[in-house]
Amino acid sequence: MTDRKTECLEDLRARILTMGIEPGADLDESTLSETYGLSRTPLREILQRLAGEGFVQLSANRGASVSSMNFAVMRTFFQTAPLIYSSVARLAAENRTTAQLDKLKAIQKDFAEAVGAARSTDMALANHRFHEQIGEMAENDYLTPSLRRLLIDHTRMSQVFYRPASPAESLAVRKACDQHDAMIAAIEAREPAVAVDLTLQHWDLSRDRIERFVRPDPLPLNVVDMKEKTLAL
Amino acid sequence: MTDRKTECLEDLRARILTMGIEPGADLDESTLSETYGLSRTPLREILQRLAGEGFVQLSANRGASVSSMNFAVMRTFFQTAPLIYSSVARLAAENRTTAQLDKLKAIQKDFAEAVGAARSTDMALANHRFHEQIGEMAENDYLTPSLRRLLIDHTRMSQVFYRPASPAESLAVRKACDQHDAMIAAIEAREPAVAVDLTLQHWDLSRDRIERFVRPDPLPLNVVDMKEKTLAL
DNA sequence: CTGAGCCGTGATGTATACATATTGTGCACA
DNA sequence: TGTGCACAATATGTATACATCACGGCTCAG
Repeated sequence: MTDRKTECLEDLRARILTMGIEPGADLDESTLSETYGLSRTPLREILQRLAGEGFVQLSANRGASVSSMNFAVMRTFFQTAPLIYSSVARLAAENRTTAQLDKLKAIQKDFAEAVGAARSTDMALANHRFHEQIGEMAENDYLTPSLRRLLIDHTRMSQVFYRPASPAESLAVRKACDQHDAMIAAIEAREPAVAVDLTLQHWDLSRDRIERFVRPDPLPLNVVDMKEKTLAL
Repeated sequence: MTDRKTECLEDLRARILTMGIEPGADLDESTLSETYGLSRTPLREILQRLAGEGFVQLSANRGASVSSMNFAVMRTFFQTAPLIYSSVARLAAENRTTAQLDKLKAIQKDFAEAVGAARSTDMALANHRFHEQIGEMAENDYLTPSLRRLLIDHTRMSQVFYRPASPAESLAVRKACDQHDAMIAAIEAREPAVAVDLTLQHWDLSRDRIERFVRPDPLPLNVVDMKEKTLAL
């Protein structure tokens, strides 16, 4: 596989994960092949691969489009994520090798740096790699594909629901970063139960962030500061 | 997508599932393209797709080979299958539509016929479709990929460990067929708990069959009928 | 004015020729 | 005789030209 091809593959993955290309967007083969300096043949293979990984959907004679995210999908996501995440965490704590752990630590270092610099796309991508790496450490080829699909949508949702301005948000992100450290420790100590527990806490934090966005705190009913207008809800 | 292309795709899937092409076997692009009357370009896309589905593995500049089944894989399989199978069964019982249920019944009819006629490959393929269909009914795009991968290896293992001669085996197969009927009933009645329970029983039956094959009943220690030779183990 | 059907345009799907990488064979040399 | 290098053979990877399909606009009849 040529350099340009892997570059294209990884760039498309990154652009989809960071919502640079929106869910449902059509991907034009000719345009993409020109953009990345590839001919259509290898580019089509990349799209096939991305389809296999769940990044895009292919329909016959109608090309590729970025996997969409409707409400049904989100509902399924929230239903499934805790099960897979915790199972994978358990296995990772049981099966991890030192080399894998080192890689995880390196990724977490990147993540922490991105958090420190408040670079949101870097944060998202590093966070993605972090959880993908835990998937690697589980050494379970049957769970990995489900995990990967969950992570794709999780990363995309986090991007959508990320509000850099909010102080509560940056607090949550720092907390998530700390949780990563605790997870690393549990995996390193080979304590599956702890790893599972931390993973579920991590999940709850993320879910709360998203939920808070979808259903924000209601506007104050006490409208003492608003003299003229009544606040109709 | 042309007829020949889907035909090729489905035929390759079937041949891999029924062990017509053995795990680890190399797949030659030129040979296959001649066999199916396709040029290499669409055939390569088929291989990419099969790779995405977990039927084959691709390595750069070294082509495709049928996914192998070593001991590590089998261990992982036994570890993971009950979790995914039961989760999927629960969701299927909750979410199934009538149309999906009808299709499941049709597949089960095929399966019962294959069992009656003792046609082992038809049995294996119909059984595969049966469980794939339950996956469809779960309506959960995150669990489906894991389920599909499990089913590929499950079907292949069952083929390996199937002994048509054995009376115990044909008994087990008929029992499995009955369990399918019970599972259909539970799903139709929308009883997730029952569906999960039946699924776990079904799993136990299948696992016992495989285990019995790997670790068969020991030869009789009482060698009264063997006058001359001692039975050295 | 409306709707149905035809055709043009632009996309995807396929075939083939060519480039490049891997592997095995054979020959030279230690 | 064994080792290692070079080259040939064969496979995979890429580019391009051609075939086919979907969709939108246009025409024309009602």
